[in-house]
Amino acid sequence: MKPTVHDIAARAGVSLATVDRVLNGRPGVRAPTREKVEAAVAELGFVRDVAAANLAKSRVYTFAFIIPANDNSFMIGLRGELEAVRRWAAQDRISIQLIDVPAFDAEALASALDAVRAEQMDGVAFVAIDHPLVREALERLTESGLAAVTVVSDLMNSSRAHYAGIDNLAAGRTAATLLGRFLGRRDGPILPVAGSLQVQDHRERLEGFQSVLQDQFPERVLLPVVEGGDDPVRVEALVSQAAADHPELAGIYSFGAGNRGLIRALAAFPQGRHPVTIAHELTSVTRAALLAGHIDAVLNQDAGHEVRSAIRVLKAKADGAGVVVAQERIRIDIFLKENLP
Amino acid sequence: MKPTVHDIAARAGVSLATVDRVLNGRPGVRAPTREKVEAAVAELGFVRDVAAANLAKSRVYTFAFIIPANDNSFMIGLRGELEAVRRWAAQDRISIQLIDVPAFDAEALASALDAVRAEQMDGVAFVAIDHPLVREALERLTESGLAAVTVVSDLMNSSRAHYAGIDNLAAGRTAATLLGRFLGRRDGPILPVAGSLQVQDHRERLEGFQSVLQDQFPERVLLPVVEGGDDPVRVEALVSQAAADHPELAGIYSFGAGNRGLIRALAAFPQGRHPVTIAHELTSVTRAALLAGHIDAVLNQDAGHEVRSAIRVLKAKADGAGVVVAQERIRIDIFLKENLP
DNA sequence: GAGGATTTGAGGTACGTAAATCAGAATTTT
DNA sequence: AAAATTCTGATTTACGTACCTCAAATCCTC
Repeated sequence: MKPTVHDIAARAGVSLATVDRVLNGRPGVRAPTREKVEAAVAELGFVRDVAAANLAKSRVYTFAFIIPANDNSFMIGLRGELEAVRRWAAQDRISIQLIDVPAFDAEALASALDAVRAEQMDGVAFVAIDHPLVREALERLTESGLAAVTVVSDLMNSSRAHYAGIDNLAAGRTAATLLGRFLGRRDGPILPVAGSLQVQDHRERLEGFQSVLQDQFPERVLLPVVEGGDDPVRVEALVSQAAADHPELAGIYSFGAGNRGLIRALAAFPQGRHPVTIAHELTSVTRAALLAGHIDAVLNQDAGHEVRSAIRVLKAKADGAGVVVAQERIRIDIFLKENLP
Repeated sequence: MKPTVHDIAARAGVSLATVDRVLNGRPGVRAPTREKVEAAVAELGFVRDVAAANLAKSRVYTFAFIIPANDNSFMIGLRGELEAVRRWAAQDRISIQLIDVPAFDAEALASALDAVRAEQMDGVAFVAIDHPLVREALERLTESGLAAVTVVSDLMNSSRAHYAGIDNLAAGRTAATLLGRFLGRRDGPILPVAGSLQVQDHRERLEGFQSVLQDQFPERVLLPVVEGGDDPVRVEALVSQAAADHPELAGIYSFGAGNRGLIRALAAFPQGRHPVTIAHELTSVTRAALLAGHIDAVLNQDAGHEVRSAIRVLKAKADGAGVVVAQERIRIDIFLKENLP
């Protein structure tokens, strides 16, 4: 049925050992012989049985996940998914090491990357911070042959093999469309609430949001962005303040964490007069707010999908195999009260 | 590291052969011995290396996909995904047989199921039709030990192991919320366009749509549902007729196929006066219409995800393994112009 | 406790590939 | 042409599990 190395050897008129040398790029084969083998491989359509190969090699894939020690719901959820996938992956000889780094600390992230490189693992997934130190560490990493994948936050124009996360520009644009259309003819300004504009993702979301708003809803007033630092207390204070300053406040786009504070501020609005609100990341907090009607839509990235995608891609790279592209695209999930999972 | 059958044998104080008999449920082991082995398995946390086992068995998983010979874009897309996954699955010793049946033909589906049963495959995925003949055939199937999975359309309260598809009730509810909110204060009735109310999925979508509309937008007039039979020509005629009958037509919810005709009818509306429209399934047609602004939102089920999910579940059942539940939930994707993939 | 039946042990082969050794052949260098 | 070097073949072992055979041990029944 499916051709094996034995078939290749017979077809090419060489021995098993030679086939092995060619297939695994080992030295000691002259060019003409190598070509004979390669021709046989092509003719028979041989594909290595990865399972059997791994068995023979007793291969264990070792991947590292570098995750910021952030305590917001999203990161906690991501850790949970990682833990769940870990057990599942063990059945495929995949061992996943979790490495914590301080949040927003480019230096720590860079040295974590260097540490992984020293350990000779098969691949790394990490939440990127766009900083020269990180970029340099990443280049060193990929140059030593490690596959690297960014998760949640990307590092564009770098040597990472893949990005398992959403298009934040598109997310911002989507939020603007939804918010603009939900508002309809209702007057009043919109308040954008960021976590921190230091964070690339948040900047992109804001940019997408602004561009669609200017384009499609030019008459709508966009208040200056406030930064809540992903901190519920600060977010609550900022939103309450904005509500006091702008009694006609019609919409809120919250694209950082700390939504617990946002909800508290929203609950203070008189029934039926609260601003149309769109937030990011489906957590227990935003889910409850969605059901209660405090929030109108939640844009979400599926952390579980991101983790599994990162691992699939790392494994494919380690095997030199391809990936199902569509399967690895992380969608911008839009959740309304009606389509909650 | 990971315990092997040898470790189990040593731990239980029995021979390899006995361990093998226990693990594979072969006869010839007394209860006390069996228990010793099982205890050792539990203590050491032994999990069979499926890859090695399959290698030894030269096992090939054979699954059948029974797909209605429907020529709408969605089904064509599903076939495409199946074809793509087929090559990919071959690497995992999974062989997928595609079986065509006439669309909407319960009898044909039932006998296809019976045929699969006769062939002793490992599992079946099929697009269900709720009909006694189908239900009976399914029961026969699962009773002979085959795993069965429904795709796209479910068969509730049956012995299918899994349903790889969306919650159509929730989809209808989601559409109603979006449509209602997009319309805002704009007056005018809404036209629901079904494929056929004979189809369970369409009935469910309509039901969800109606319930939310009555609940949250009670003043909105819902026109009687029209059935386009998933046929572009008929859909176009029906929508054009409705537009003529109701010049104030404000919204359309199209939850069947044949959207090519819907788009044609929409293009006839004066610029800026066309009804807010929500359709199902992201195809080249609906994608173009979304970009052109003829359609306002598309609800989608990811056919590729459904196919892969069905296969993963079938394989897990065949191995007696578990599944990552969250990974197998098919989402209701909401696409706006801004978050198109 | 003899007879038969059942249970268990020991060992082997197989799956498809990796990786190693060693001998012999071919090629290149001197 | 001899020596050194490089290439190739033949063979073996291993990975973890399945499955087979044959013999030995244990059980049960009368």
